[in-house]
Amino acid sequence: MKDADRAKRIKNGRGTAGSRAAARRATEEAILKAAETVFAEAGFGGATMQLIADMAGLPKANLHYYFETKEALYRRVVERIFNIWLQAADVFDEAAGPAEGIGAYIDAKMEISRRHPNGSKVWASEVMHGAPVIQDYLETTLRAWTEGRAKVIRRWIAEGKMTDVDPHHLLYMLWATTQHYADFGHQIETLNGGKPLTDAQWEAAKASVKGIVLRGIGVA
Amino acid sequence: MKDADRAKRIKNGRGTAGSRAAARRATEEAILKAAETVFAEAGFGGATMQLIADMAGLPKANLHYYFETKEALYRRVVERIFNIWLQAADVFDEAAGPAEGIGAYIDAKMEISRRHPNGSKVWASEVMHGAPVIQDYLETTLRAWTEGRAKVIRRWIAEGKMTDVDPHHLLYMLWATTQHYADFGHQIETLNGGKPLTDAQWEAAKASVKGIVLRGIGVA
DNA sequence: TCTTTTTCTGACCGTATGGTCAGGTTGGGT
DNA sequence: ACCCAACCTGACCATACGGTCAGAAAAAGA
Repeated sequence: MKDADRAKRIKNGRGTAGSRAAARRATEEAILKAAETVFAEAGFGGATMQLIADMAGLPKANLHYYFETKEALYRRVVERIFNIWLQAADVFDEAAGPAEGIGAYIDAKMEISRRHPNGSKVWASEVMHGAPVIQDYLETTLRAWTEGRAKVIRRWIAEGKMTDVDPHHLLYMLWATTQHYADFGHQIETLNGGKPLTDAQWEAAKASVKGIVLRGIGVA
Repeated sequence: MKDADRAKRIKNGRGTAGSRAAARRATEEAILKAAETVFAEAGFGGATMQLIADMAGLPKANLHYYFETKEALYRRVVERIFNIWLQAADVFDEAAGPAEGIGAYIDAKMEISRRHPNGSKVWASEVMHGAPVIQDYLETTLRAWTEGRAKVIRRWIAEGKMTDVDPHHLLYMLWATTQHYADFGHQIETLNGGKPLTDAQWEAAKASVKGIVLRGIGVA
């Protein structure tokens, strides 16, 4: 609702940007944000356009003005988190060695789990159901990305900079451990006495994951 | 369909067990198995009783004779995988130290990911959506189990048998990495050239996970 | 000011869903 | 042979869903 109001303010020329294009962007953003939440909480099948509309503060019919179908809206939500992850991987390439590269990658992915838990959940849900909507991404972008990173890891191993481990299984472990804090956040919260992790606890989580993984590959 | 046929054969007295109770068990089992598959593939919201009925080879109305509601059926499916996991944790307690205990626990959980991927997915889905159905399990059984295991880990640390790491974060890592092979099995399969992991690849996965984790806690 | 384009919305529609039920069938107990 | 409880099922129902549409409202352009 707050988001839709802000969009309306922008639209009415009383906001920071008065242009029509800016208003459209703002409304789309409000819808996407609401959709991310609803899809994460209810799954694709359990989510309803009505719920998304309510959360975005718009009539349902208006949703279909911005996004043709439920599936199209869903696809946009999934693409979003995927691109965020891809961007986070830049730290991997710029690193001189595994301690720095993998350490920074863990930090980056943990931070995403903290700030975009719903996006992570939507992605997990999509993959768990056989990736009916983004299978092409898996086969093209993700595969290429994975092979590229595996190559880097193999080079580090060849240079004696880390223990000889299977690069793919190492990557799976990085994805699994970092995304777990988003996807299973509710379980972690319950085991934490029903309270979300504090800042200090998030830092401890990061340190724990990095500690075990980096020692596990012989760079700490 | 095969399962329902077998149930019918049992019911007709031409199977291994002719008793009415056995027939009931067999039909329930067929329904639970079908439900696990459908819930895993479509999520709770996307799953339909009709689909489950078709897969179990029964008319839809018959499902409601065995399970009152969709939610009751779902709950049984979730309870199932949870109990399997609890049982797998026995190896943890019987161990003399972390190398043996945690190593065996990883093996056991990897084996479950391989044999019950659908159950794992249903559980993941349930937790991701805020555990609307099994929240009580999280707060009672799972919490007690976790605290018990954390205590064991702390003792091992105190005895100098492993590196000082936060027991909770270690457990989360174990859950995350092992369940990832079930929950994200489709992604792993895609990155494996579209083919499921072979026996040898599963062994390599187990060895990789164990290697990194055990080195990471200083017991290898 | 008048026209045109974009944005917005209440009311509506066909479909599919979870669940019900009356009545039929079967098989063990006596 | 008979009965009764357990088992099974086609047909049905109320509801809620994704999506459509005619037309109102608002903004941009002239």
